[in-house]
Amino acid sequence: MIIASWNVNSIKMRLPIVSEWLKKEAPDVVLLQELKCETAAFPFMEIESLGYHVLVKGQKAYNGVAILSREKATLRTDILDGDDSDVQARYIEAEIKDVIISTIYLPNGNPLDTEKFPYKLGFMKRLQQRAKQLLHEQRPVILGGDYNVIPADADARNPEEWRNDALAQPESRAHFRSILHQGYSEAFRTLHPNETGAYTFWDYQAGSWPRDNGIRIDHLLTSPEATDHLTRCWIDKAPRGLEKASDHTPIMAEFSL
DNA sequence: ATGGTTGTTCCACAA
Repeated sequence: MIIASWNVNSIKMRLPIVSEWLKKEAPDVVLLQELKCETAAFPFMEIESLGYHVLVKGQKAYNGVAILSREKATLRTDILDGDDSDVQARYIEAEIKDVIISTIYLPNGNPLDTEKFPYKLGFMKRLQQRAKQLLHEQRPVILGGDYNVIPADADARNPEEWRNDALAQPESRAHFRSILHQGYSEAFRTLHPNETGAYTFWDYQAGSWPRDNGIRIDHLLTSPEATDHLTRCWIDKAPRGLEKASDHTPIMAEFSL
């Protein structure tokens, strides 16, 4: 099973790139974030015609997540427990062939001195609790998405540029590690412990892509039962170099499942 | 230090 996660920054603007990429790479499962469209506006026909089943949680203008899968997925929930006041479309959890798979669009959290940063940390606390519950099922679990967390300075080309940013705050990193410490592994670092220069996001501004000024913020977290079957993990940089690219590029992993 | 970009929406906000 090959699974990919990609923040597409508007599925409407990215449909040509996403469609061509699905035809070429043909992953079994694709986790999408930042659809920026309501559920009814998702391009179901185009994606389904490429051989994918679709689960969507959309929202007007912002956020929005989806799970595409060659095998039909069973929806478990499209809400992250723990805050009834949270109406943002950032989470879908499903089952595909006895594997539990979630797509996550974790809040950015900037600016730091607004309510956005505590919202980010609260969301991470809720995700930690959900992740713990899923461990109890003792099944393969893959929690993938745009975590909006630079786990360590080695995951940024210019760490100093991110020192006052929500993506690199010690609290953000501590919450991320708390999820891992319950028993999850981060797929890319598990297989590439010392690799530097591996990024999944390059800002549109200031020539970040041509200068390779990137950060690694899209992650695939795996339960022990999934980690046992992890065979490959890689970043497909090609889509970031295309015309009308998203500012993120896909992170991918293969499992002997 | 500043300015630099993209997408959705409504004349700003989010990233």
